[in-house]
Amino acid sequence: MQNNKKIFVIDGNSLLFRAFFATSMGDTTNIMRTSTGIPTNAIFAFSNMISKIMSSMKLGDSIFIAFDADSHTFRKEEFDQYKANRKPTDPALIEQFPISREFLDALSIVHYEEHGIEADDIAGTVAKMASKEGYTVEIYTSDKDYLQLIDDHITVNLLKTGLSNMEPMTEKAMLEHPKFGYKPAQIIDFKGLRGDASDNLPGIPGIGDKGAVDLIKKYGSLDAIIDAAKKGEIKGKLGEKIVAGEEMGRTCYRLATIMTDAKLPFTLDDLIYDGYSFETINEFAQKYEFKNLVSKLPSSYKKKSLTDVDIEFVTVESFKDIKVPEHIGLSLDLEEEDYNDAPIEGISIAFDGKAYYEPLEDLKKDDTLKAILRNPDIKKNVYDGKLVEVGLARLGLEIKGISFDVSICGYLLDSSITGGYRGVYAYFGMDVNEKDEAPSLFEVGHPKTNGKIASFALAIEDKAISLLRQNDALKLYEEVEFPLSHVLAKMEIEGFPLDGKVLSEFGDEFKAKVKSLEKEIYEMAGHPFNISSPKQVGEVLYGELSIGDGKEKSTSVDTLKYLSPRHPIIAKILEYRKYAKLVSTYIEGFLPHIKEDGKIHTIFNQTETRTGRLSSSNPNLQNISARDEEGKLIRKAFYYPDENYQILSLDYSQIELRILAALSNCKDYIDVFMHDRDVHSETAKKIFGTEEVTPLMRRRAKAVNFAIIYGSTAFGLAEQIDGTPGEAKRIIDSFYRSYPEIGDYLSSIIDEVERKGYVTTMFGRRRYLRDITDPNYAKREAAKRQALNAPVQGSAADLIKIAMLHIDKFLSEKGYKTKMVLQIHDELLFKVPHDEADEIIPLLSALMTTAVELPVKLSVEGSLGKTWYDAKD
DNA sequence: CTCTTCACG
DNA sequence: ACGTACGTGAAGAGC
Repeated sequence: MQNNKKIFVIDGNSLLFRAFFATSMGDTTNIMRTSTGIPTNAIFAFSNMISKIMSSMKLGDSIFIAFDADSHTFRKEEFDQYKANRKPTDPALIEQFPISREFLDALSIVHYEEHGIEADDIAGTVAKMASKEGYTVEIYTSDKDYLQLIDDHITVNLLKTGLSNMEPMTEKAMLEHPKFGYKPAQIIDFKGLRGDASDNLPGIPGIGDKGAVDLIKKYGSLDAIIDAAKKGEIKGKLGEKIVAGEEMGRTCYRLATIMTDAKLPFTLDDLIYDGYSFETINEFAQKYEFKNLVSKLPSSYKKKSLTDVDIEFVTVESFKDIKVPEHIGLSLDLEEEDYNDAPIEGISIAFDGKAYYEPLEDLKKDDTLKAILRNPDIKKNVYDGKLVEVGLARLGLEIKGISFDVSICGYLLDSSITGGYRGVYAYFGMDVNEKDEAPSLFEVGHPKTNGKIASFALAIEDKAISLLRQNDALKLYEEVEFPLSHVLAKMEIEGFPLDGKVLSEFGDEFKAKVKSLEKEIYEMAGHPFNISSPKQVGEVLYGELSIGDGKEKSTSVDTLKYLSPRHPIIAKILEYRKYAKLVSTYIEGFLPHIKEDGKIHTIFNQTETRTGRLSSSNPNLQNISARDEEGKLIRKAFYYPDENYQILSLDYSQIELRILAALSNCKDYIDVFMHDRDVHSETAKKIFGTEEVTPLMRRRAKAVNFAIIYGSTAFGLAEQIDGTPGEAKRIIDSFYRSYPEIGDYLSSIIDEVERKGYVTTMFGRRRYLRDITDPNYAKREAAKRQALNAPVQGSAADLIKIAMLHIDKFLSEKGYKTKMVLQIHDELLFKVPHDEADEIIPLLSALMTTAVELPVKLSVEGSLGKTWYDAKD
């Protein structure tokens, strides 16, 4: 009986042991673990083996995995020395046993174990059942006992060294094999004679590998050999040994015999594999922090998810005849990055398992849809509300009633999620597959992908909210981040003025500088080269001009400044770089971003940074030159052409150090701020033990204040202060003696991150630091520094966000014309009409200093000016 | 697409 | 003995 059915039968224990030892190499101190310390190395390798086996399967094939339940088996009953020599299993592996079952469950692969019998009895029974039914059977194990199962239908794939080396064994292969040379069933006779050291089976004492094989080849079976020995046909010592060892031989024979008639609670039909659910295996991968597990699995076995099959995609020209309920999912078909310039393709509205797509041209004319958008009573779940709001504003449309934002939820649950909407939805176990968006002449935009984004946003809300609640992040979501997205949208839409003409004039000046510096540099070098190429600069400096200490490679500012006394060309290169940077990034880079309204509309990325800060892009308005004199000039091009408006800058002074004071509750540090003292001078007094603070001392104290919030080592601080690590260490030690609570606080953070795998800001924002358990020392140390910094930087970010919300509310409720236009981490910029300036500056400052209640006083400095240059001291 | 550099807090 | 200050975005070079 032969059919085209195929089953893969796997000895789970065998693979798991192999997986564990191959990835620990006998040293279990540094194995792969999750951020909370659960060992996962064996699961990692095991999952690779399983997905490799799955890759060779076809739809309709079957798969089954057998495990040992425990060590109490019928073999142990019969022979109490059975496997008595086994070393106790490593605890790190034992911990992974249940996870391996969880993994298989997540993949919907049937596995089975039963008290009293072993994996090979279960596997043997299944294999023989399947063989009788005409299945082709592929067994995977490293245990040679399984060879006895081989028949016309059964192949045993023996795992060799490594993880993917296999040797497929058939009867023919065995007969031709140098080590075997006998038939599959005779492996039992062999084990009877020879025993099995790993199972603690002695066999017949005095018979070795070679002797056993010879006897089997001559007589065929253990029975026949014993008969022959008794009849005296086997001469001499060997014959005597066999007669004497008969009982042990027969015992070992029985013990090596695999059961093929175990009673199992399932049938072969139950083993047909019908695939896994993306959601379930993805959840497993998230839980145990496997980044690539899902992507390695053969996608042919991925079941359509509920959300996949349930969505019916419809393209419409109007919503006139469609009854839209009060709660919908909505998505604007618009490229995530660069949403100010990318073309808007259309819009999706999702409800009741349908995703309606309306292309841009229809959207523009559809008054029903516009009314839906404007209607605050129609609740809209979106992936990225700010994008939707700003994108629609480009069409002159308003949207109200955005009630839930997936991207922000994802960000608050784990700020390290990457990959845009696909990454966030994958985190939630939903697959937004772009590949099913077949390019078609008849289709406009991305009705399916965009429809999924909208549908999923609607479907995911309850789950996301409950996850936020579990992580204590719901308040941060509801009271800070979600409302902030609307405030940021308004700021983006408002924009910030930039005069392209003024900017170009600076550009011409800077370009002339670049040209003349280029000429001078070429002359000094004796030939032209690309000064913008670090590689070529290195060749000129360290090669041709032999500047440097022989092994210099870097051409960074720090290195070049240090080397500059050695050759005049270096200063010129630095100057060239400065002007080239200004031209390319701030002049040429900005001009294309000036819109018809004479303004720049940056994107405030709300879900980008690991710490909770915003970032700014297209263009980045958070890194406009401020320190360098010439660079600063660029700020003169930012101003309101309307004489009635000025730019106001309000910035928190020493916000992060004040946060550190509050977090650590350090009395003396808090006192410094309570009395409005200069924190760097006060720190200098303390650590240098003097009232007479020299500029050098203040500079060093400032460096150590920062070193503390960056988690710097003595070595790192030494670089900053141009001192020795010894000096730096004394300064750091002295700092902690002066402010002992800060030291205690920082140790508690390390403790926390090692215990929980994450750290938290004052307002409950988490940052996961999975590298904290990485076997690599440098990675662990980096994670510690990040752990020390994240609560400080992140709490400051929370704080200014709260201030922004208060300010936005205040400005709109009181009807001021003043507008908040930019945020630069510890600074807010405003467009202020002349007649509001005097009144509003103290009010806004007060809103900033009182945004939250802290044990430390906050201070805000303000400056007002026509241009951004003037609004900065 | 990654690396290096450099602008900001 | 490790390898060395946190967080970003943009541009150019060179593979």
